[in-house]
Amino acid sequence: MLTSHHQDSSPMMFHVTTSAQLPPDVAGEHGQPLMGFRQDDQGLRLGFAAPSQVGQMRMLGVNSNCSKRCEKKARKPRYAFQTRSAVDILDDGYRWRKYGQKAVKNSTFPRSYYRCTHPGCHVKKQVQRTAKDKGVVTTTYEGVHSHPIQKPADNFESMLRQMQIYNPSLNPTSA
DNA sequence: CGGTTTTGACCCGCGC
DNA sequence: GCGCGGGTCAAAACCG
Repeated sequence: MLTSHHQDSSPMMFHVTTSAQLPPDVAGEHGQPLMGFRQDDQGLRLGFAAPSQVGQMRMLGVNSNCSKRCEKKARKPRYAFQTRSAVDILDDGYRWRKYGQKAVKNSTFPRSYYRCTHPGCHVKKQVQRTAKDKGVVTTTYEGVHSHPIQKPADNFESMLRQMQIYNPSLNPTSA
């Protein structure tokens, strides 16, 4: 699914070759994005991860959560990934309202449930800290946002542009 | 005062 | 049918 193009001090870039929608961006503890995705005007999906996250982050995969009858149901995509962070709630640019917390079995840490507060957008996410390594947070997104990010992410976009410059070989429009 | 978090109750699917 | 595990509701508390 992922084709990495990691260079030493620049953020890792990877191609995202999936027909599914992409999860939202994830920002770090100090505002800098840890990882994110964007789709250029030609439809190619690009992802990136901050250098500090390289080796720490791994995509856990994409599944359609098609456990049972789902032939006519609008199946919601689910995305899971792990990041190493001291805080549970990574600011990914969206507004989330916590609506539940549950202790799950075989895990010392509870799982938190969040819903996107944007009207009409019913994206949910679960956040759970890994039992053995409390530095790793597993975030699972369910659904696709039907609206742009509300948080001012001005330097975020500029950083994305910079990363394209750092990795000119990744820019398909240059060909 | 409005939005968010907290937290126990409630609900539901599943396996026994 | 019942208990368990997991997801959600909702009322109260909390907070800027």
